[in-house]
Amino acid sequence: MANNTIVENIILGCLAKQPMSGYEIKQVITNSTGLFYNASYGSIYPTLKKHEESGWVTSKEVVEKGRYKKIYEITEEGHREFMEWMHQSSKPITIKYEMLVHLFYFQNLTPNERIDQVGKHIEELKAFQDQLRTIERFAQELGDPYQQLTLQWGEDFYTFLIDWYEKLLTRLKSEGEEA
Amino acid sequence: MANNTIVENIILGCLAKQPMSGYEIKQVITNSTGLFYNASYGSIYPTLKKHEESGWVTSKEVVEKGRYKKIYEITEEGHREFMEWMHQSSKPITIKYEMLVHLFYFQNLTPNERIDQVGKHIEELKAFQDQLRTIERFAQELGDPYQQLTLQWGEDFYTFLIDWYEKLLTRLKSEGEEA
DNA sequence: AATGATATATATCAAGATGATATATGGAGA
DNA sequence: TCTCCATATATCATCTTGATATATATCATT
Repeated sequence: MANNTIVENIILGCLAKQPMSGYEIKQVITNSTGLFYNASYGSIYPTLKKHEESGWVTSKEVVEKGRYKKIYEITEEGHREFMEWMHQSSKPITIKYEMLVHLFYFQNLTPNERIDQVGKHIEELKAFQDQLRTIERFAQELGDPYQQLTLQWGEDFYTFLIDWYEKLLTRLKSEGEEA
Repeated sequence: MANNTIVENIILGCLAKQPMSGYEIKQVITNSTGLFYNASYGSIYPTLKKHEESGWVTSKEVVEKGRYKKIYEITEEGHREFMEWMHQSSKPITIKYEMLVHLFYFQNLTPNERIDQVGKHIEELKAFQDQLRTIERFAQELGDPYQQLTLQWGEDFYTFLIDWYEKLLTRLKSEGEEA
């Protein structure tokens, strides 16, 4: 009915590619849109139940390698719903970024504490960017150019962040020398 | 006790500058850290109650211009709590960005629909950046260099986004001409 | 062959956050 | 006078997260 949530549509998008289980959906999301839209089990499993009630997906229980599994498949109605969402305008960006809140109150720290926190943050950003590159190599096999593009966005975003903090670090250090 | 939430600490940070009401806290947050950490009334008012019970803030009811108002003030304990948080390492970034989820599934749209959506998104980003610049002029009067810096981050981030989508738009248009 | 660690798989729950709504007053302008 | 907007507090349904519970399979080590 057009006012469904984004996670509801990501799940439909996953199932549009191929049928899979809730567990697999979680993995796919984490390794694809996870950087700019993640979802937890606590939202995936209840959403799948709701989707089944709405008639947007169907499920069948299978046993694979002796292990129980519930495979979900998208219906035509579910696909229509997904495509309707694809044509809607998108909501504004929401960010939760604690380091910038720290930075906002940086006057409360000593010059050395500031340099320390920014230095550590740069290392964290670099470590995360390395992880992104690993995911990217994995995704290149999928062959979808737009999916590769969004992963590239992640890498570009982290490059922007690292550059930004490197410049700040240089400034903080030179201010320390002046004093 | 050190595992309090970020919003709890932003509120303490607001009150560390000067005593104010919940309504004013909401305004300050929206116009300062709002871009990278926002809070709603539904989290601010209950948090203020909790803070008072914890002894981190005190409140007094005043009447200003005939209108009832509850002014909160930070205590020494509250200030200690805030400073403890300032020395902690920060949590990773969380983003909710619907447009990139659309982009992830862009194969489902026609070339013209893609160009349309990216073009509209660039306009939205530019409009939002203009708003940021207005806030920035307002904040320059505060004089805190780190608070100005985080507002600058917002502008730089939106410049990064606009550049990124401008390049994409050029590519989408040239691909259309080839076909 | 036994042990322990990790991966697969589903499900639920407390705690927190959002967006909306309800309620009420003051001030500005038509 | 009426309407609209800003000020001001509060609550609530809904959604989301992060953690935990439960259970089985796989793999490496001893």
